[in-house]
Amino acid sequence: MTIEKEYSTKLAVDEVTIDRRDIEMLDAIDQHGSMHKAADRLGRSYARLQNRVVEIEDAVGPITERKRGGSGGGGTVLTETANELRRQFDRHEAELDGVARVTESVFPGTVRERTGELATVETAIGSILALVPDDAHAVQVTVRSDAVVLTDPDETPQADDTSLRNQFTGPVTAIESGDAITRVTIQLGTDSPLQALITNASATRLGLETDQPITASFKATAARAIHLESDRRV
Amino acid sequence: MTIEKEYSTKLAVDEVTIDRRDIEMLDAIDQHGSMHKAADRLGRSYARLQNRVVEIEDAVGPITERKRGGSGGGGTVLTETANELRRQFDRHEAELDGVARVTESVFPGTVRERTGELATVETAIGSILALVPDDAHAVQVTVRSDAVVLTDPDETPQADDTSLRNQFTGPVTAIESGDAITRVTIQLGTDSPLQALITNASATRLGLETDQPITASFKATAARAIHLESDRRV
DNA sequence: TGACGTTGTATCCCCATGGATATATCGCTG
DNA sequence: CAGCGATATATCCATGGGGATACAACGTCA
Repeated sequence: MTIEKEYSTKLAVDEVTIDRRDIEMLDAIDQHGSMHKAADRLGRSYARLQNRVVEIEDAVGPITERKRGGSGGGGTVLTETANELRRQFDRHEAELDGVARVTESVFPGTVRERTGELATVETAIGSILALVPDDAHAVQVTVRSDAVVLTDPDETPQADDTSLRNQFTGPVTAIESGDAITRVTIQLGTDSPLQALITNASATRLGLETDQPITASFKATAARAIHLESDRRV
Repeated sequence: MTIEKEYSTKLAVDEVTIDRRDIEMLDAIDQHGSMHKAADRLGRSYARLQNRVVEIEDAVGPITERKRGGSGGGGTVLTETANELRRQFDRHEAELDGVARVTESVFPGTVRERTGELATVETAIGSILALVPDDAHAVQVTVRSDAVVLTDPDETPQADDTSLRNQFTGPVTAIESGDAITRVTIQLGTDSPLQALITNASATRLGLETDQPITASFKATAARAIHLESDRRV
């Protein structure tokens, strides 16, 4: 059973929520210069597509300049508002895509001291400072592998000097290199690997080798806990 | 017009995709011990709910032990598979939630050298090493504010010593403190602010003050570019 | 042995989404 | 001034998801 993380990107603007389909609609209008052609290419009905444009404009203001008559019968071009929507959507989707692609390291633990949304969580590898939901006690802390910074243990500044509040040292157990990115696995507890994504350049600069100790740091704001009690949502 | 980032969490397991509604169903079954009561509490029809359980089990294997007859007429309890699904969903949702909450800093630029999925992007604040999609030229680079590490400029190690490949120094222009987290805004170009989320403890340790210079670093794997050409999806 | 509260199905129907179709309307161009 | 290709809008209908309902089957317990 392989579980894949999925998501769907949305932007909520006042009353409407804009999804991928809307953005594809805008793209098609932009590319073909008319809603009619856009509907054709997308295999959608013109009527619904036109309705949707009006619906969105009611909420966010003009996203198109629509002309009828004239040479070629008229046409539709996007406004800057529409382009900003497209860019914002793309940025959001890129971030969500990052979440779905990146591996995460999981550490079960219990909440100790809490201040606001932050708390220290006692785990098998030691204390982790993380974002913890309210009234959570038994938790799992997840750390995104693209948020883990690796340094040479001999030259690592004290955690006090940076805003990297979590710092752990352990032996490298696996190194997988891709075109540009290397995935490094570090053994911290008896069975608690921490993964880090770094550039190949960083990997060679650090002179990574398996079994060699390395220091992994990550920010408290990049570590998130979920709580394990089952009846939290009901 | 305020735009809010939204998302919906899903797990794709072989043939089915499990969404929030399914997880809430599992929670309710777990809490009430029977599918009937769960359906009642959720305001759903028993028939559909039961169908959905079977549907999911066809794909992922047993997620419930369902008994009929016996004292109390029977009942349903979740399997460990179901609990693992719930935990995985929660972890995924926590990460997506992080994306939607966290502010991002945006830098327009053009792609220079590329190696695999990584490329250097020339921006108003200088070169940024980031994850860049294929065949992109004009791009926007986004940096999550929870991935930005702040250090004292005088004591900052050379970027070469760490896997923090992007490093910029500029004056602090805004400091907003919450219960546990402080949001710091740093001026880099003429109109390119970079935001960072750090713990209040880190903020006081760094002795942050407005107009005072600070060094902000972030990993290449935490910077993502989108491309600006409009007809990419069609 | 019957009562009871489950699980297990099958059928009907409501309703929202969205395509299909038809009909105006508009305004430049030949 | 008619033609054309676009926008604008209303109506009908196919489809699917899911609630409502009904009825069996099951197994412990009084």
